[in-house]
Amino acid sequence: MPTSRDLPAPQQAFPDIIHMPLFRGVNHLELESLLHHGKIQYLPRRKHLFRQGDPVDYFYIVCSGSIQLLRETPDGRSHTSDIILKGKTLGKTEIFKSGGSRQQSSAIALEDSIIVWFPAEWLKNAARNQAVALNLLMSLSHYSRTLEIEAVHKRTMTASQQMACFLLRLGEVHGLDVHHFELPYSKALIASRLGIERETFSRCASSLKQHGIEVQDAKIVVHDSARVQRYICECCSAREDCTAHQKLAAKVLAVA
Amino acid sequence: MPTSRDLPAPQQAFPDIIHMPLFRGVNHLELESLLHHGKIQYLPRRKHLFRQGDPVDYFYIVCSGSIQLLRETPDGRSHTSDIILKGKTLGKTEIFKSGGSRQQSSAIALEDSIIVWFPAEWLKNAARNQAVALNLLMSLSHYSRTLEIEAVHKRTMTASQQMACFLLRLGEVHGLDVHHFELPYSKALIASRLGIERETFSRCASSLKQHGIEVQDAKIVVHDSARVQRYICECCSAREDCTAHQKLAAKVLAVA
DNA sequence: CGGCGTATTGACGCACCTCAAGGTAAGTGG
DNA sequence: CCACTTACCTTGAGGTGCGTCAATACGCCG
Repeated sequence: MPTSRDLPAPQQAFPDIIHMPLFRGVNHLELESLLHHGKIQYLPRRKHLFRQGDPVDYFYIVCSGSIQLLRETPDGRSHTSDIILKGKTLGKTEIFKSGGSRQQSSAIALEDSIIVWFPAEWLKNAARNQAVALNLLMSLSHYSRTLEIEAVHKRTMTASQQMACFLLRLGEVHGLDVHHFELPYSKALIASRLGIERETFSRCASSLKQHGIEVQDAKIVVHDSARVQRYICECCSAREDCTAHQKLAAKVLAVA
Repeated sequence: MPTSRDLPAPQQAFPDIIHMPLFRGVNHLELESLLHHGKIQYLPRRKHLFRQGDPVDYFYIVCSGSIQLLRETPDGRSHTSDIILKGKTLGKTEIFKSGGSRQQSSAIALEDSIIVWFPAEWLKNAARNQAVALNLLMSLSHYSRTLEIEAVHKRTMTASQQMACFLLRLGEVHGLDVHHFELPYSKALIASRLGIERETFSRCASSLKQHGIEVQDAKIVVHDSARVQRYICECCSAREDCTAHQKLAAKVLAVA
């Protein structure tokens, strides 16, 4: 829990917070009073925001940095279920469950981050605001959609195809040159995010050369995105709007 | 689209409709006016309610019968992404997407069914009602949760374990004797719902005998549910609340 | 009877996992 | 400066779970 010391109100420390999708259409006065209940925390790299199994008492906004959602199994395996980029939120899904629930994964800072905490009850109250409720509905349905698409991709695409799909959109999501960029994460992290083993990741990386993507250390060069596109869509479930799907899928990296 | 003939209002034809979770907490007068916009359709077994790729213009309530959500890939494979039982709804997720969207799967009646249609706009208006919005939020977050759990299960459980998990909850969801019941669906349908091949289903069925479940034609006998439970949870991601997970997972069959 | 829908069983292949062995680069201590 | 560790990645050999293809069997109906 953040320190109880008197901290600046979130909207003073992070003026951007009022432009988040969650608050779109909310009038300024209401927004002021809503944001008043937030507490700010500085979370250094590698530190936990919460742990798998903790009770769900808070809703979080990632103001800067990024958070890894890591799910661990009793037998020691783990899987990165999501990477939450700055500007996105954490915990929407859990809070509207009836009855107390537990965190399904641990949240760990991938880099030094700043987080705003809100009590779970706050979000429920905020949802009484028509605009907020609508924004939440849009965000939740978008999230559901990305989960559905991810499931389809897992079922229909090979590891190489999933990786190509991921790489193709990664540059886009991070605002990089989509044809030539550096991986913003370690390969191990990406492998974990894709739900494959590091070794498989390595092997896929080299095999991707023949499909138009070159991976040299952390450098990615997309030689022919149309060809890569075709490779990905080979057995994709919705050839006609595969691009849209990938955009969505890539945003799983970045669900609002 | 249902015939434009003058049909009874949904709340007259299906008094139960007002007791759906979606309408919990909505006052009677508002409910009357909301339901007024619904159209009733009789949908015979094997008929399509809509097809994959159709524009999403309606929101549906399944008043009786059940609907299969079938997703097809261009290479001819298909997967049952969900089975919607009577009393549940269809299309919540799509309607709150910004911009027009397409159906992600086809909806086919598994048995003779009765469906109430609402225009997509109706749902957006209904969401202005605070109680409806809250119900939708709960339902969507529940749905997201089931998707997450399903993904975890796919990653961590073998086909046999998933099948055991499914069978263990199937009786429960359908209100049958959980130790001795008949499959309410064909084996091929269940295999498709689990995302495995029929042949694999067959093989798993026989292998389950050694774990405490006997499958004889359509008859299921659960000899020792505690043992089955242990078998399922072996590499489940949340041993301590695995039961809860399974309950949720089983409800994927039946998302409200 | 033949045709059809449904289920089972066997043989085989493939994609990915697993385990083990390097290999490179950055950081640490002497 | 070098030896050592640690983190991260790559490569190879072998195993396995499930998909794929093919054959067979059973019940049902026209």
